[in-house]
Amino acid sequence: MKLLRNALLETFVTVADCGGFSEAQYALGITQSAISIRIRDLETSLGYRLCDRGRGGFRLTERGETVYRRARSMLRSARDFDAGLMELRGTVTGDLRIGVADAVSSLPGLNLTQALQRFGARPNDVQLDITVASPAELTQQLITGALHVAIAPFRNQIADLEYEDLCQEEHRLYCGAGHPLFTLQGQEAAPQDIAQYPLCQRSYDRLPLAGLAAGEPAASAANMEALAMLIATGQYLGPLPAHFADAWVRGGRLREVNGPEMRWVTTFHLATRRGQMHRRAISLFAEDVRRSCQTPPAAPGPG
Amino acid sequence: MKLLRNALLETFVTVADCGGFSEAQYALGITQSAISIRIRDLETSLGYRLCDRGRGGFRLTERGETVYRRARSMLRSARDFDAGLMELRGTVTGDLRIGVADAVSSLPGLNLTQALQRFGARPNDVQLDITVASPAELTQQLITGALHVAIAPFRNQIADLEYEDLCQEEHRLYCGAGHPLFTLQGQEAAPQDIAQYPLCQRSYDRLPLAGLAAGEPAASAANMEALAMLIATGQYLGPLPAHFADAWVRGGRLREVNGPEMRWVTTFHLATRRGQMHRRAISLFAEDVRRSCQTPPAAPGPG
DNA sequence: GAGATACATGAAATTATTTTATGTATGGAT
DNA sequence: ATCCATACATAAAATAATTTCATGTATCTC
Repeated sequence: MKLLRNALLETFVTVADCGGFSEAQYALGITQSAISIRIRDLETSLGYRLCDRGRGGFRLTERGETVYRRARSMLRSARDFDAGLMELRGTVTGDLRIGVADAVSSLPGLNLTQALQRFGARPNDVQLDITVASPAELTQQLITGALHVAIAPFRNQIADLEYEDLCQEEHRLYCGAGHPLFTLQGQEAAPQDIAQYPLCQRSYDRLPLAGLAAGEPAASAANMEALAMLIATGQYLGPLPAHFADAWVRGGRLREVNGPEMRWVTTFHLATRRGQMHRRAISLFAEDVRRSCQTPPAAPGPG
Repeated sequence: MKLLRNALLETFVTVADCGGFSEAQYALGITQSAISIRIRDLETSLGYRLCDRGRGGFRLTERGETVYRRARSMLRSARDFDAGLMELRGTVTGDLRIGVADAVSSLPGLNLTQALQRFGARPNDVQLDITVASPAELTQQLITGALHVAIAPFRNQIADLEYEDLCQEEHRLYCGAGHPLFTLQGQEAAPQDIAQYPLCQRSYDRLPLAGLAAGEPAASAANMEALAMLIATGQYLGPLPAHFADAWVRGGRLREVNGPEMRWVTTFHLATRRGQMHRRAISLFAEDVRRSCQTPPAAPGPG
């Protein structure tokens, strides 16, 4: 259903996404002629050109870029608006845009797969859309409405969003095969010993590594798997979530450094925009996440 | 121009505003038949009834109320969206919804009339809409987008809004004819004397009346003129902006109590929603307000 | 220069919306 | 109870808006 439909804007956004009229006709399900006319009409009523096109290629004009961004956002609002009205009927519809942090799938204490199964098992007609991004990006997208919910360790919480604690994630310090500390069988390295080796960290969301050099890490990676690979080179020490590193440790590619002395805990949150909960799909999903989430024991036992 | 038009929603909102189909046909410029069909189509696609109608009278259903509120807000966003796209053309259009506090027109140090004149003198095609409300209400309306700018003394500032100091307003303590303190010719009353008389205040935006009883005022009024009337009864002491009370004092209906000892200053702000300034009309108006505003001397001289 | 691509355009066809004309139901007056 | 006026619903006709079809123009590639 489309209440706040606007053929012209939707056409323009699709054309921009498709990079041309001819390609967009399949996405829109209308002929290229119709697209040509719609874009012409839109440009006429706006009074300026939105894109340069022709055999020479397709390109948005500067204003076209602006209109594209705003129109995208407006159409998203319109879809959410429609979904909200449909939900008054009792049915749960619309799309639900979920953002999660890296490597959330193996997080113990939060079974996201189960949460998604539960949500899917409800009588609903919701189109799910899941993306992975850094906490900062997730925050940004929640604010603009590009996302409805996000699950990540939100270190900086902002007033516009609403946060709910979900579970803890334990980070430990690891080294890779070839690292001087890799061969220490069962022994522990002295903290001051550890401090002299180069560190790698995630480029966003740096842990406050108490006891280690607080300076710039020697290397960083935007992605958990990428970070693990860095550590696995044997050139760096680096923190990883225990649940994530486990597979690597079992594979003999990583080894924990110093055991219980070098462990940190971060909290995962479920974040939504304030007042956004009036979309039923959102609060239902939040409920499913909550149910698939058991707070781990306060004192983490040995892996 | 209407890009994000939706005949159905607009029809529904207008019908609700008009309280019936027959009346709405004049507002919408279409026949009652067309309205009937549009509302039926809207209800059909939503799957629920929006209003009860007929000879028995017109009434929104419960869901209708919800849809009405949301649709109003959505249509407002759509209008602002359109205005934003039009402004990319260079012209300044759309509507500009301004909210001001009570009695802002006589505020010295801020010539709002002049600001409006300046704005009107610019080449633009903007539809102005000015409302008067309490700071709390203005804040609420800025957040929802019902207002674009507001001018008032905002004592509680919130993160979502952006505030800019405009000017000071001096408040003094007054009594009315018939009040025991009214006849004190040139003399001052002792502060502890003053404290025993009942006070009246504005129901919102209470001044911190240093030196006076901080308890509940004996009377309150939501409006400046109403407050002045309360004081003029001779039954209460009360604070008023000096610029506002002047006319009453000259008319012999009010008299200042205690002169320089009983004066308070509040700051007027111009508030907008963060990131809202990309509507050109808004920033132009803000500029006009700024230019029509001279900060008064730090130490206020005698009236 | 031929062929292909990418979009524009006029006329016809189709689809959507509105009006006209009339119907139904209800409250109030007699 | 009957009649009238009000308020909305509906079918059919009229009008308007949109889309397709068929074809045209320009440009890029070879």
